[in-house]
Parts: sequence; C-alpha cells; structure tokens
Amino acid sequence: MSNTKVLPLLEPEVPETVAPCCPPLTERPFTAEEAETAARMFKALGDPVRLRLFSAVASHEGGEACVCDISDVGVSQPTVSHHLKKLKEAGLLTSERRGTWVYYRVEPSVLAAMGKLLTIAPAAA
Amino acid sequence: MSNTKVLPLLEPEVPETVAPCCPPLTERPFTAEEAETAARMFKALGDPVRLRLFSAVASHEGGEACVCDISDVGVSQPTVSHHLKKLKEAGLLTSERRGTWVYYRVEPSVLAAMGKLLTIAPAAA
DNA sequence: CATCTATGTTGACATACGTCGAACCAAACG
DNA sequence: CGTTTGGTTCGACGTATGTCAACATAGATG
Repeated sequence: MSNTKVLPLLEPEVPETVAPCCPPLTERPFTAEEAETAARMFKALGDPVRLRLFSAVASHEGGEACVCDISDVGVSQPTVSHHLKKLKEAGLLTSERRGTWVYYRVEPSVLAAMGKLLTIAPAAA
Repeated sequence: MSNTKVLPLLEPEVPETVAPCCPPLTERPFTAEEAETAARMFKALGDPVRLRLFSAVASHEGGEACVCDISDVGVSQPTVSHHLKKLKEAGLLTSERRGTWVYYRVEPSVLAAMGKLLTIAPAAA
C-alpha cells in the first residue's frame, strides 16, 4: 500500500530535468549557477497549493495520481492545472495521459537530490 | 575547519521558529496547515540570492558569518539586507550584533526538518 | 561631538505570481 | 455526428516580490 516499491522505475525519458545540480548547502557557498538551479526547485515547492499537490501525488499509491484524485485543494480546477504545470516545468513531476485521465507521477531522483542539498555534513575529509 | 562540530549548540532561544511541522512529503497528503508552514521555508530558499546567502552562512567556518563576508552576490547592499531579513523571518537564520559587525547563523534544526520532509519513505509499517 | 564604516529601513518601481472565468481540446459514449 | 466529462490554455486582475537609491541607525574612532 505504500509507495516504497514503485521508486526504482527510473526510465531514461528526460534525465536532464533533475541533474545532480548541487552539493549540500553546508559544504561550500553556492555559485550563482547552482543557486539558480536549486532555487527553481525550492520555489516550485514554495507555494502551499503546489506543496499539497506534490505531497498528494508523492503519497498516492503507485507513486502516481490522477488529477481528479488530488484536485481537492480549495482552488479552481484551472488553478490546479496551472500549478501542476509549474511542478512539471520544475522537473518535480511528469504527466501522462491514459485514456480519459491524466496521471501525474513524482520524479523519484528529485527527492533524493533535494534531500542531499539539506544534508548537514557529508562526513567528508 | 568544517562546520560539523558547531551543530550541537541547540540553545533554547526560540524553539518555535522551526517546529516539527510536517511528516515526509511522501507519507500522506499534506493538510492545508502543514503545507502553509512548510511552503514558507521552501519559499525562503526559492530565490537564488537567498539561497546563495544561506549557503554562504551555512558553509562558513564556525557556522556563522558576518554580513561583510557573504554580501558579494551581485546585488546591492540593501537587497542583501532585505534577503537576510526574509531568511530570518522564515526561521532559517538568526542574527546577532557583536560590536561593529552583525553575524548570521543557520538554525541547525531547520536543515534536519526540511531534510526529513524530503525523505523517500520512513520505512514505517 | 564629528565623523567614518557597517547594516538596516523606507519608498518607489517594474516584474512575477496566484487566481479565476471563459474558451478550448481530447477522449468516451449515445 | 452531438454531447458529456476530464483537463488544459487564455486573458485579465489584484497582490506579492526583487531591486535600487536615499535616508536612517549603531558602534568605533578621532
């Protein structure tokens, strides 16, 4: 019932959407370029509605969710669509149409990448 | 030389600035309230300049940095001050004046909290 | 006190952002 | 086909945001 088993499906679709952009925040000062890249992801999660949508997809069984399953976040349906698009553009989600419905799925590597960013110390050196 | 040893200084100054707000994003859909809280932190890091400032402080020796040491990020001095204020308001940094200079320091627990947010699965149940 | 340096605050401005309703597209169904 | 249902795109609107120059404040120093 959990989503622990759906994570290994790293298909080589658009690998550049979430590159290993940056070292941990605490390792050394970010360059302008690194900051630009990382900030784009943080920014995407910096809106309450988007965060709820992302969490809803990430926690949904199968690691993916139909829009109809997650669009109850208190804003209009066009707004939901708008935010999902933003999340896609940030490389956090991917979408796929299957018949009537559109399914969104989290890009698994992105969570790991952002998690590393917030690592205290890599215990290096 | 690294900042691994300065982390244990969790002084009970303002503990509510970074509460254990939320479970991992992948555990269950965020409530509106959780999303509001977490989004505030993500939003603070969602600007390239702020991210560079935060990274500069976090990676600086001693876990803290004078404004003069980190203000070389390509924007004017008032803008730097403005962003540092935002980071403070988000609970990510604290500041202290010591003589002539003002020192900023990262709130250590905040990194751990945000890191947990991005955990894949807590391996629970 | 006068003054210099280091930061923070204020006010103004252009741009970006979140939101909605309306129009539009795509698949299913009669 | 026409209609219904699910979802996106468009256009508009109000608000928030990032930025700077100008001014203000806090210590240090003479």
